[in-house]
Amino acid sequence: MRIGQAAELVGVSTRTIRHYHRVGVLPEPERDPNGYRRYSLEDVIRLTRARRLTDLGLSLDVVGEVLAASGSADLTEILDELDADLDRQDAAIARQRARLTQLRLRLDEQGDPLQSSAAAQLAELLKDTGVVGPAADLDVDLMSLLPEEAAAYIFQIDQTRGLTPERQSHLKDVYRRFDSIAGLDPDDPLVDVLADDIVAGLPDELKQEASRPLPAGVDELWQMSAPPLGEMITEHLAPAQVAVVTAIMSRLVSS
Amino acid sequence: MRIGQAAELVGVSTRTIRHYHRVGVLPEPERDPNGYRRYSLEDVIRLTRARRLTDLGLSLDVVGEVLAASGSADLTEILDELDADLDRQDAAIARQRARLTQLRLRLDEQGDPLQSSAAAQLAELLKDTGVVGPAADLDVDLMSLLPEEAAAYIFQIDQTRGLTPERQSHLKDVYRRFDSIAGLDPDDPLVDVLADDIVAGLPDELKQEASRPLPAGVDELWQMSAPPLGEMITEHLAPAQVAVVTAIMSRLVSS
DNA sequence: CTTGACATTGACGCGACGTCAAGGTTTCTA
DNA sequence: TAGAAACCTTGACGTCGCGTCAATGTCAAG
Repeated sequence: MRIGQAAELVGVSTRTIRHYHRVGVLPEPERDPNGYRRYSLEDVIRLTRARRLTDLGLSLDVVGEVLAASGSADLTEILDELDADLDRQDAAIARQRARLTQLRLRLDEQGDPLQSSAAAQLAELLKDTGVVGPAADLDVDLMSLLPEEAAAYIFQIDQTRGLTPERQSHLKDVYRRFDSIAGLDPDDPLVDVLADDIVAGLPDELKQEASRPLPAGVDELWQMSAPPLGEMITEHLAPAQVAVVTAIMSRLVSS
Repeated sequence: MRIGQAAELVGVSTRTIRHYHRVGVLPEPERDPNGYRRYSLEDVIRLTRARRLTDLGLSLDVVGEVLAASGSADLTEILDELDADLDRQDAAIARQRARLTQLRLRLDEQGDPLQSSAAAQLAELLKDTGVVGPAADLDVDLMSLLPEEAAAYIFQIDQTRGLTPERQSHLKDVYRRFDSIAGLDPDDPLVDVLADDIVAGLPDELKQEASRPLPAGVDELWQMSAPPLGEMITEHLAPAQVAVVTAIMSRLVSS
């Protein structure tokens, strides 16, 4: 029997059989005078057994060991491992399904399903509040960069303390003014005026929030992402706008 | 922002980001004068979106297309495909579980779980009938080589027509005689005698079965596996035994 | 000035084979 | 009996999503 016949009989490719020979899963059979491999009944039986094992999902290394030992003692362990593997795969598929359904939900509810939900919610909230413009867009972009957990935490604060309906007119005002000072000089007196107005307009709870420590998990994420994000933010802001932000930060810290 | 910071922020390795650049999933960002990649807010957002897609199990090719098109039109299709994929994986896992449980059963019931069940059943049936010896072993080996479906079909015939309890003494006799003529000359008169006795001992139903066409699926398998198997069988038999087999075949065909 | 933490490109590795490529052998057919 | 078709041989590269050196350059801090 030659390799092609053995392959067809067992239902594998000739390449597969030769591969098994090279990696040592199966011994090389004897050769005909012309160099062709000649497969005996025992060879084909070995091949069949090897296939049964690979079909179970065993790696070729393991198949080689099992065929060599041929002791069914450790086979029970292997079966247990395979079962555990299947459990893990099931769990992975379930998680995957959950993400898919969530993505479908986002696809229906928000325009861009690749945004994080916190970012999408913030975008909607800002639009509902009537706040539009580059600064608002930047806020959304930043929110979409934060890991889900941190974004959710921050959005929850935004929602309950910052972007409330009764502050609508004030918010629209300061966002608009922030956008409009882009062309000014960083030393312009309007910078300090705007910073004062923004800080004055913050609810007391939010000011306290700023001086309070962050929750443990969020804090680590913040420590990590704050410096590079800060750099990138200043790239997207005009010098006067950067001055406003730093002025606000210093006022909040010193208060 | 440099590559390490972007990587840490998004939660991937720098190697991953560079890989995305090389395969074109993400565009190469601008470089600092020293050659370092400089990542802007938009770059990091693109990276975040790419990760969300790869986390869904999309290949990098697909991720590249989706990010390039960014049209959510075809995203629905992709989600459907992913769902279908998950279904297929679920089905595969279920099949795998079935095979595993069956293997466990075999491990408990029969000694060698890597044999096909038809071969194991045949081995048991032969042993129960009291038939032992090289010829019986060869029969089991051959059965274990056939694909499951063909083996099951043939074993069912064996069981109902050939290896029945009332024929026990006859079976033990002919198997023993078959083994014993191994040393004889192929022209020995005992060859014809044994062939006659075997054919005479076959139940009528089995003789008719031999001249009847095989079921469609089994027939194809047989057409394919018969010639090489025949070769291998003759290798395992003495010339006199081969003569017996061919004599039997010719008698069955001519009858 | 050294040390250490970053960056760069390039190349190999993994797992189980698929897929040529370039040649020799056997088998079928005209 | 020739030639084509179908087999066989070894060898090497491709797949997929990166991990992991390797050799070298850049930059901030002690």
